[in-house]
Amino acid sequence: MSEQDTKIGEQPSVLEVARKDDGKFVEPLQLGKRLKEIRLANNLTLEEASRLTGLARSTLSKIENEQISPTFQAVQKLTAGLGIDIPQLFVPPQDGPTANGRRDITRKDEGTPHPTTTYEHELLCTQMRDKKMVPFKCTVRARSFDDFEDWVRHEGEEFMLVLAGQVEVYTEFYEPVKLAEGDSIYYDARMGHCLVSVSKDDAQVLWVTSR
Amino acid sequence: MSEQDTKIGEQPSVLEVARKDDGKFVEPLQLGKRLKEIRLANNLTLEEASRLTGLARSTLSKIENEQISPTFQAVQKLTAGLGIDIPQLFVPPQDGPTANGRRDITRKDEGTPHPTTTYEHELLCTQMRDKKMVPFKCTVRARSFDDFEDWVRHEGEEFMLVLAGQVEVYTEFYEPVKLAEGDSIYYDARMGHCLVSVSKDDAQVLWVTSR
DNA sequence: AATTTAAATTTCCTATAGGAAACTTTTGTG
DNA sequence: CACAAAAGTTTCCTATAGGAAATTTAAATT
Repeated sequence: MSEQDTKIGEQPSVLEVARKDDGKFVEPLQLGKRLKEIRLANNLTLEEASRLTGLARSTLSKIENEQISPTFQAVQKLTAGLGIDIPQLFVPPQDGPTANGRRDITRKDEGTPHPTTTYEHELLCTQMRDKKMVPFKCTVRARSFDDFEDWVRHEGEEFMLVLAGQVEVYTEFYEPVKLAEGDSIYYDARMGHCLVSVSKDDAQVLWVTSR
Repeated sequence: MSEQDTKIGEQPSVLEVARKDDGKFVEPLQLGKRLKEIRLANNLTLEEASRLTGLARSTLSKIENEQISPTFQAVQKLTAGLGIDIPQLFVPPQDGPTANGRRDITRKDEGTPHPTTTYEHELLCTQMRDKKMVPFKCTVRARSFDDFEDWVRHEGEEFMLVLAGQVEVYTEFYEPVKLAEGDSIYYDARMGHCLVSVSKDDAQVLWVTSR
C-alpha cells in the first residue's frame, strides 16, 4: 500500500464529504457497509453479486468499501439485482443495540373499543405511546349520508383500506367515491371527510392517521 | 465497444440504456421528469433548487432532462434538499392525471408493483407526493427464516395488519411472534425486523410506514 | 507449511457526472 | 415592439465512477 496515498481508502471517503457551500448536508449513510452486510447475509460472492446486478466485481468492491459513490443507476441495479428493500438503503448506519425499540401487538377483535355516534372504533396498538401513526379498525354502520351534520376535519393525513363491505367516501372538493373491499384511499385529513356504508350490512375499514 | 455509441443530448439517454450483458434490466424510471414535476410543484426555479440541494443549476437541468444519471450522492442531496419521499423516486413514472391533489385512490390489486426477492410489494396511493405515511400491501412468500438472516431496519415506525394467512414476525430484542389474519403489530422500525409466512401458501399483509 | 483455488482489492484506463461560465430562451415591463 | 431580467440550457473542463485485468489476500487441500 502506498503510504502517501491517503486520499481514498483512508477515512474521509467521498461519501463523507457531501457538503457544499450552502447545500443540504447529506449524512454519511454508509451505503457500502450496508450493501456488504446484505450481500454477505445472502451468501453471495462479489462474483455472484456481479452477475446478479450487472456491475463489475471491482465496482462492487469499491462501492462496498466506500471508495466511490455509485450512480443512481448503479443503485437501481443493486436493489433490483439483490432484491433489496429500498428504504433499507436510506437508513442511517445502524450502530449499537438501538435498544429503544418497542413493539405492540393487537390480536383480532382485541383492540380498545371507542364508540362514537357515527362509527364503531376499535383502536389498535394502544400500548405504545407517542406513535407517529394511529391505526384503528372501524365498523361503518349502514346509514344514510344526511345523518351527519358536518365534515370531519383534522391535522395530518389519513389512509383507509376497506376490509369488508362497501363504503362511500365523501370529501370536500371532490365527488363522492365508492370503495369496495380491497380498495384504499389516502387523503389530506384537513380536507373535510366522512364515510358511509353502502352495503346492506355494516362495512369494516382500516384507518391509519398520521400526526 | 459501443455499437451505437449514444451521444449525450440525443434522445436515447443514459438512463435508458442500463442493460449490460447479464445485468438486471433497470427500467427507465424517468427520474428527471419526476424531479422536474416536484420542483415545479413547489414553485422553485433551478437557482433556488440549486441553493436547497447544493447541486449546480446546470447539473439539475441535465438531470431533469435526463442527460446524465445522477450519482447516489446527488440523489440524496436532492431528496434531502427538496424534501422528497424517497420510495416515490423508485416508483415508475406516474402517468395520467398526475394527481397531486388532496386525495388518492387505489383500487384493489391496482397498486404499483414493486417486487423484491423476499417480498412482493404492491405500493398503494402512489399518486400523492410527500406523504407522511407509505402504505403498501405485501405478499409474504412461504419460506423459511434462514433465507435471510439480516434484519430490515429503517427510520420511522411501522404498522402491519395481517390480511390473509399467517405470518411470523421476527424482531430484534423480542421473541418471534405469530400473527394470524386480523392481528396487527406496531413497532419502531429502527429495530431490526423481518417477516415470514407460516401458512402453507403465501400470506398477505398491509403495511404502513411512517416517516 | 506449501501449493492451489477462490475471493476480494487495486491499478489503469475510458466514459461520464458535476461545476463554472457562456449562451439561449422565456418572461416581464416600459 | 424593444429591451431588460430571469430562467433554463449548453459548452468546456475537471473530477470521479465503472469495467477489465493484474495483484493481493483469504480459504482450502494435500
